[in-house]
Amino acid sequence: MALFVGRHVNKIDKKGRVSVPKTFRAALQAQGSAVVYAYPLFKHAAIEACGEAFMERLSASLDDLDMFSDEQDDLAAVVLENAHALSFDPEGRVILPKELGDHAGLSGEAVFVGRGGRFQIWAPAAYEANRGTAFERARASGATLKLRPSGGEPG
Amino acid sequence: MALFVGRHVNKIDKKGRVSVPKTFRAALQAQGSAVVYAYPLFKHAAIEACGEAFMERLSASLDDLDMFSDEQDDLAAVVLENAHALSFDPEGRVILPKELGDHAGLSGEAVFVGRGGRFQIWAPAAYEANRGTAFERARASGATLKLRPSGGEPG
DNA sequence: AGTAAACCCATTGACGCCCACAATTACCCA
DNA sequence: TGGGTAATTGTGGGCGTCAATGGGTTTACT
Repeated sequence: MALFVGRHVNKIDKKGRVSVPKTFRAALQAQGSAVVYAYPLFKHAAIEACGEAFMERLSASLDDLDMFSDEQDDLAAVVLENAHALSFDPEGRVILPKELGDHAGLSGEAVFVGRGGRFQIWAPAAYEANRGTAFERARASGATLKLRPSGGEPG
Repeated sequence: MALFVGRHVNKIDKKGRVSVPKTFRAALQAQGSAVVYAYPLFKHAAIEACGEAFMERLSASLDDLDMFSDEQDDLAAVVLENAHALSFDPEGRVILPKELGDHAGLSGEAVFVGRGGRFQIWAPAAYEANRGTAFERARASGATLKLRPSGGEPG
């Protein structure tokens, strides 16, 4: 899968439009996704976004939980109810729904942060504050990561 | 499968008609479903709706339960007996059967809530009362979701 | 004939499309 | 290596189109 990497700061105009970085648009296109799905991160004041394939996988994973169960209900509520399928204008911009912008505290500028198979959108101040703590936590805990054998399918 | 995501508030006119959001109609059409199936949710004062494919899957799942068991009997009763196949008018509206509207306490406005493979219809007040708690519960419990391996076929 | 639902048309307001311009980068050639 | 130029990306604003809505009229069914 084409990956989202790097950071990009773009402006939000008064119509609520923001340009998605060209590299991210290219990655989405490589995934065969014409739209971008965006939903709030309940752990942070930030938005997460992905292509169709990832969102369908997310939906299918929710279907694996029992229908009518409380667990399924809550997770589906948080992710799917608050998700928006954003479409691009001819210039590669999307309109960020007010609800998502409010959740992330966005106004004026947005930071696009690559996260591999998906990416996040932060307000600059919130991003700086969180980046510092994440860096510190990783160092303090001596975080390690076991790499899966090469050739494996991302999962 | 084309997904239902997001929330949309539409008006119910005095004839009982309500516009199904364009994105949902598009998703139904992408699923090859010309009609929308609607049935009451016994857990909440709300209506659930889906396309033909999901309804057939639901029916098949009920058949997987033991025949003549109380569980099968009850679930099938609630879902299948009370389900309605709604058709669209040329403007993309449906007429909600009175029985379903009463169950959901609908009048004036309806909230369409995307749930991936299906969607729900709520009265605004009932939805507000229920939704805030889901977001908070997810954050408080540190809810996580195990993603199914990529490439898997939903179902 | 009465009731209800399906179809047609008109209105309006949001958003999607188009243009024009600015800023940065990449490229070319002396 | 440096400057100039061209192409690509991001930004801003005006306008047209279409989705949502409301009402009127015809059609079907009891």
